[in-house]
Amino acid sequence: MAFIRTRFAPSPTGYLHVGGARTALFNWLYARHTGGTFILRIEDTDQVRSTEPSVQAIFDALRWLEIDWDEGPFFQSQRLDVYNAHIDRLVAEGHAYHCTCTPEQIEAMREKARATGDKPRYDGTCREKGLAACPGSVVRFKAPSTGATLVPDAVKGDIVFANDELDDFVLRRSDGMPTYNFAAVVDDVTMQINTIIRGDDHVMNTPKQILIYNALNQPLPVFAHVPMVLGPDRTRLSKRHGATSVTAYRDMGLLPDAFINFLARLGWSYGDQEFFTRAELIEKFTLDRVGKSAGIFDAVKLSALNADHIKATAPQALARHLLPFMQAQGLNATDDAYLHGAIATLQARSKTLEEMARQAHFYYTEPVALDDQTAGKFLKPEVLEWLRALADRLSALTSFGEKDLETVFLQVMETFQIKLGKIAQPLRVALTGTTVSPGIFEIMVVLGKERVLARLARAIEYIEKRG
RNA sequence: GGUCCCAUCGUCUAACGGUUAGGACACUGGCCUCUCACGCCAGUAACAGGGGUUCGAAUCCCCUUGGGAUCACCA
Repeated sequence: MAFIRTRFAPSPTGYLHVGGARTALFNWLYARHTGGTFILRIEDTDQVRSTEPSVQAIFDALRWLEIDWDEGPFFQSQRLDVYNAHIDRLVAEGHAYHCTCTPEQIEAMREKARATGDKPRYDGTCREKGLAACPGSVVRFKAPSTGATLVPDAVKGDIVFANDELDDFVLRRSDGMPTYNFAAVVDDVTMQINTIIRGDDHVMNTPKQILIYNALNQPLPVFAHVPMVLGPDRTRLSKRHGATSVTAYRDMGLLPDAFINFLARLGWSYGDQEFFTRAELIEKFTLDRVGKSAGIFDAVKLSALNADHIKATAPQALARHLLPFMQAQGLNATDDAYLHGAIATLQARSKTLEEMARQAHFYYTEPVALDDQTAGKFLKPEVLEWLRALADRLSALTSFGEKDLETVFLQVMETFQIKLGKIAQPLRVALTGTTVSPGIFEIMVVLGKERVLARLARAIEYIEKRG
């Protein structure tokens, strides 16, 4: 297989969920790894459940994940003529037939089968009638009732299905729309998809699809069924497990690279390595390292990985992702050196971008809020002369680097015979209005001389007023 | 219920017949320290059970048990 062609084919019946995102990711990574082509196809043959907002939500999520596609998006609803041409061919060649049995008749067959303990299946009433298409008729596939169908799977190995498990399933519904199994095969054939990576909830569909490939006289693609993503209760991940929409994680302040790193490691591994950049993922992703067993989605681990990515990303690159959160919190920041400096002090202490934005407030709040709750506790008369001395010496500084600041502090500490711990908290409150922040030297460097002196002056004033 | 898949610490996983069964998250101690974090060090914790095969099984085979998926004119 010289040239890999993969695809992601979601149905637009809701937001892109975690499981779908991982399927998209694996297909994308594999295509990028092999220098192949990744195609996006929207499976909207279910007229009732498919919606335009869902289509947009999927695009939106993929865009955030930075998963781009080379061809498409193709919409199945716009390819009816392609499916019909293949239907005609299958009927003409005797692989399929028109069926006029009504849903009621089908249900009766199932009831009867259940009563006798047989498998509920279509009994083949119209199979040999040679009926023509007519309003309300469906097209069924002439499935073999003997023998077995082998599903070669790149992750699970060979899986064998007895053909008598299958019945003459529907290819085209009475409303003229193709069914999933048929449309998917026709699309994969015509789009020359040669590697199908999808959730293993699709393995039961695969023998049917292989039968269609055979009837169409087409070579089989490589199938790779990746294990499911489960919720903490070990059932398939769904809405009731909390956030399952991909964009919800974006809105929580996750980095897309952290999210795909996490998704990749759920079901795929590369020795002991846990942290992967996007480029590393592309470089190292192969199908033979995909695991066989289902995995539980662990939000705590995702959060830890996000923290690692935040630490490992350059402030300049982080800014773009952080800005929306700052704006949402009413902070008027711009992508400049000041912001980058602030980010650098916050990286080690933020698990999410949302959290980072919250911690960045003091950098952008002028004047800093001095509430009596905290300010009253630390900005007391006894620190007054220390702060004054600090302000004096700092104002004399011509360069405001960490080394310069340290020198000033040592002098003040020496003068008053105090330890850094004594003055650090009052100073922190003066500069940030809170008792928790990055190191005082680093924030002073970022704030710069002017802001520092202004905030100090204000704290001194606060103490004087309060007495 | 039929069919199919899966099975290593609580969780994600490494191991491709021979290891004191490794790493990460979480948790618990300690160190560092101007607060909070980060970081560093240490610790608790797993081969589902039973039969085989083999000089030797977490690794191969079978059974049991457990979990999951799927049984549509949904995808």
